[in-house]
Amino acid sequence: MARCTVDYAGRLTAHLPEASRVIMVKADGSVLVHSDGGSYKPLNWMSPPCSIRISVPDDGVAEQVWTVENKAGEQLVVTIHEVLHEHDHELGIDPGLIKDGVEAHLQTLLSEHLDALGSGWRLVRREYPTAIGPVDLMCRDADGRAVAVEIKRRGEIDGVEQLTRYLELLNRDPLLSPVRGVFAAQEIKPQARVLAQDRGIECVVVDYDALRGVDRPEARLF
Amino acid sequence: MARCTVDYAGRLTAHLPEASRVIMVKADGSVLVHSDGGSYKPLNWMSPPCSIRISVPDDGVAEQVWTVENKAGEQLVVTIHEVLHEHDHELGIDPGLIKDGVEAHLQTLLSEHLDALGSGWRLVRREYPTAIGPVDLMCRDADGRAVAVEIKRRGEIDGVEQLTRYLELLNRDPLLSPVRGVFAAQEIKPQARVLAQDRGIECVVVDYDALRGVDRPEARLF
DNA sequence: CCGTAAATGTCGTCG
DNA sequence: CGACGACGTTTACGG
Repeated sequence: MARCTVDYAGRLTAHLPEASRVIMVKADGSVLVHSDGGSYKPLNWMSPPCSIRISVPDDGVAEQVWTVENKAGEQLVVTIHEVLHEHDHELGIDPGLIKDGVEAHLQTLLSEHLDALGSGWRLVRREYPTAIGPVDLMCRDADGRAVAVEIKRRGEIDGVEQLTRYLELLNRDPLLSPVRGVFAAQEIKPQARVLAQDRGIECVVVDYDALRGVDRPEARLF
Repeated sequence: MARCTVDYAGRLTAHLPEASRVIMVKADGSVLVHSDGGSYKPLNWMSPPCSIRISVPDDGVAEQVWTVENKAGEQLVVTIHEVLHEHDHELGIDPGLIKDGVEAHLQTLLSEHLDALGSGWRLVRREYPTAIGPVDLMCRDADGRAVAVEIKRRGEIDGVEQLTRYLELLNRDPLLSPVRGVFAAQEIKPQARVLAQDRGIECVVVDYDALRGVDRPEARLF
């Protein structure tokens, strides 16, 4: 913790006037400058890998000046006027975060339970490739018609735009056309629903917990 | 700093096994759990405003259990097994970051050097208003045809979408139609280029430093 | 290493 | 409060 001023020069230029802040230096040399509020984003920072050079100015205007630089040539200069508290500790490598409930899980679950989307569907493939990116699920419905499925955790307007682009491209393929579009999400915003409807795209709200419950019926008891 | 396990339940579920980490509690109640590496993003966190409840379990498996909850009902549970270091300090409010962005400059620079886009162009106006938002630059080309220019630092697919929406609207105006579309950026992603071409939008890669150099020729000497 | 999409995105602005 | 766009986005994943 220190009274400091900070200057960044890189993708943009940014300056922090003198104030008391937390300065965190990680084992990989990355530096974070935090204020006593706001969310998790530091006021200023330098991403690893980077090197730190510490100098003591002659003129006595600062205790220390840290110059942090990364390979891209971006620079973070921390001018430390007064150290309020200092502590060093090696923490070692972290076992890392285990996540559950992200879009990838939803895609896996849906690919295993296509009946949540429609009855009699067959999976063609996940991450079906197109020139402008992969379609989450490509299926054939009970009538053998191609269906492109876009999956989101939260269904918003840009997800509908994304699916629209895929459909436009896919419908140019005479082997696929006409392709149905299905927008599947745990929650679909009204605006996204309106846009989807306008473009002939079906919306399906997916119950993640229920789908997961199909896999492990005992999980639904609680 | 503490040996801890962390569990988050909210927009998703996430778990951190026992390890030594930095736990930062800010004045607004927000909590950040950092490892000794990676970039500025914490392994786990809770955004303000939120409340912290501290309990001491009877069974002695942990020194303390912090339950952090925000208004949305998201929960972060930090189980502290051993405190390695602790320090409190009020930092006060921060005067805040002063930014000098590149992207705002790009628009200014381009409006002053339309020749970087095409020869013989005339600026109609910057931030040309439409019902769905302002077009960055509206111009007339050498043939007197209207040109809508969308400027981005990094040209990605949603920038093309944005310009497409503008063009669709502008082309309904008989005084303007037909309107050319130009997508200008320091860097244009291949996918964005494909989509732009598909929609008849021209792509122009802008050299920011060169444009700036035109303003201050002396800057190019170094 | 590059390209693309997701993110507990976060953070501003504007209606 | 919600929608929308920008971000020094960062991060993960697949070719």
